[in-house]
Amino acid sequence: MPPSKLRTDLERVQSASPAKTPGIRMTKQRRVVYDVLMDQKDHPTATEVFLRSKERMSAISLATVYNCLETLTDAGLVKQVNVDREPSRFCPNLHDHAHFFCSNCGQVQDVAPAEPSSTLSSWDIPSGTKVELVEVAMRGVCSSCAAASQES
Amino acid sequence: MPPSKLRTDLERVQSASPAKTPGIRMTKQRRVVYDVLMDQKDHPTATEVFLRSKERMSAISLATVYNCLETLTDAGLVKQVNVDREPSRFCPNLHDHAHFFCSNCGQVQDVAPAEPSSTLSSWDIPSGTKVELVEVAMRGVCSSCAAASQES
DNA sequence: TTTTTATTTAGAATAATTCTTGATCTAAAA
DNA sequence: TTTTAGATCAAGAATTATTCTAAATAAAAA
Repeated sequence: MPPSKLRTDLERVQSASPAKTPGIRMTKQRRVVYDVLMDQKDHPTATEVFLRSKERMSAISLATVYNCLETLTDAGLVKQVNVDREPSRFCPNLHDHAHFFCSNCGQVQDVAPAEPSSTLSSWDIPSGTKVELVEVAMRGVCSSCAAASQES
Repeated sequence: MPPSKLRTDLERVQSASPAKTPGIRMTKQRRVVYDVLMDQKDHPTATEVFLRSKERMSAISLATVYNCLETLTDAGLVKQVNVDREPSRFCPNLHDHAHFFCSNCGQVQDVAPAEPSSTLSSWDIPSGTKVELVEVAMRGVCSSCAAASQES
């Protein structure tokens, strides 16, 4: 194995946090990508966003879709959702929520908090710690799939 | 696998083997990888586990470390921890806990639940849903880094 | 207008992970 | 014991989501 691979991974471990963009220019491409996410809130991957965007703007490129998704995410208009090592998904729901991934049908659902701001109180966080972001992901079988498997 | 395609015999044999292993064979390599995780519970990446394993067994390969980590994870002895799209990290803590990632120093800490089984009750999960796994990841600044940045 | 800066695009590059293949080891059968 | 079948290991190739590069284009500023 080339030693350069090892060096890169070790460098990543020590890398610093990125800066945030306060406001963005809403270009045609960014508008299309954002509208695609708003019109069908099913947590598509970048490739899925690309395919849907091409229906509205045939010349748009995959690189641009990635760029736009990153810009929209940095601007706080969109959330990037990750499950395990699967391709990232994108979500325009800015309210506090968790994500449920059905192992059977692969669909992703938003899950609302039972009471507002109950997310953090259930964890014993060391004093002095500044929590800026909490991500909650659940795996299992969704109600439709569970119902379907009960028949038979 | 596309359902329209006829399965080869190899595919049939592979899919016939159960997804969950009741017990695993603790080979020398798996033992080394497991011990590396137990001896320093700082959530190393596969590459970091590889480097530490090589100090104990110089002939071990990165592919084997990946294989061992997968086997140990499937057997339930180790948890695979993901943050965003960063390389996976590995954790031998089997108790219910969340992970806190410091954006400043890059370290990962385990966070215990305030009360046992309070994790799920804070979410409005649709009835009929079978939740099998909940992953909670937090980002922010750890107490040490927060204290260090206060000394101006 | 001209100049400067940001964005888009196509394709190349990156890098974590998985896959392939053949060698080697292990456990159980004979 | 020897044989055999299958599991595991190792090295490197392949995969793939994502990022980077460089040139073209668009938008903003002057």
